[in-house]
Amino acid sequence: MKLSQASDYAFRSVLYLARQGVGNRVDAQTISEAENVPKRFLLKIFRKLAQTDIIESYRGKYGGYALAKDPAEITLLDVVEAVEGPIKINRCLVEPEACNKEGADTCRIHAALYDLRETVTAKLEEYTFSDLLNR
Amino acid sequence: MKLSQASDYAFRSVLYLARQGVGNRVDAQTISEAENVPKRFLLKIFRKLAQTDIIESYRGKYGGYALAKDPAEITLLDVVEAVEGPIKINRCLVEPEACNKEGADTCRIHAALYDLRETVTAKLEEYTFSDLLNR
DNA sequence: ACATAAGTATACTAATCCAGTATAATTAAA
DNA sequence: TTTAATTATACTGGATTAGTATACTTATGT
Repeated sequence: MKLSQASDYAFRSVLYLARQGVGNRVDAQTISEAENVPKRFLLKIFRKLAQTDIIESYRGKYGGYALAKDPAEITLLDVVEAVEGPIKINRCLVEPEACNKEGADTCRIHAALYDLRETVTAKLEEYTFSDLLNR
Repeated sequence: MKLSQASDYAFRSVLYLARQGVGNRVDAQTISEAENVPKRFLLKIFRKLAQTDIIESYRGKYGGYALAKDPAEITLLDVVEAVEGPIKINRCLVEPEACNKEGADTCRIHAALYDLRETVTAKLEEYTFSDLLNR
């Protein structure tokens, strides 16, 4: 029951960009060194964040990355989902046929896990990067 | 971000034993068929549940497994932790040196993830197997 | 034009974890 | 002492995770 290392790197790197302010670009090399994230791996993570419009990427010389929107508009959930896809919790929440014989509707465990997923996503949505900035 | 298949099997199998009542033994073969869990895999899971005193095991002919205590005393968290160990959420919650350079104390992300872990464990503790029985 | 310094696309790989299986030993009841 | 159960230990195939490699594209400055 854990988040991936990529999510952790993403949190720290997005926070780094948030500290620079929206639109202020920094190259991957600099962020990689500052946050201690393998550069190649960071590039991979950043592409996902760019595809979901959390950050913007700039190619070519003096290229780099910048926050695409107000930190208050970006939550931990946005970043997790961009990097590792939707929160699943359990196979039976995604594939009803993986549930027990009685099926999802009558399975109390299913209901509890559904509740858990709601709780986790709500908690991750609770934190925006503007919250995380102020310290 | 998900629970293991083993946890899911464990939930269903413990619930099965809960339905039989405390101390009523059933063999792995029967539970395996009823809950559609590979028998060998179930035996492995049951050993962990027995080691943490959630269930009791009986060897030899007419052996099997039985719930070790009142279903109201067993939570989803107990079962998850027995099967897959403690809820980690993130490397930096376990190894402080995996956190960023400033360290855990000043890292707002760390604090948020700590909060998340608390929320997840609290939610899993909220459900006892006596709750799950009544339907 | 062209050199340079950035990201992009795609593929690969090593290590770890997950899910499940196999074998031999042990235990308890009849 | 046979039989039917669990236990201990080890193994295996597949998926996922974390990270690397190579070749390509794009943008800037000279």
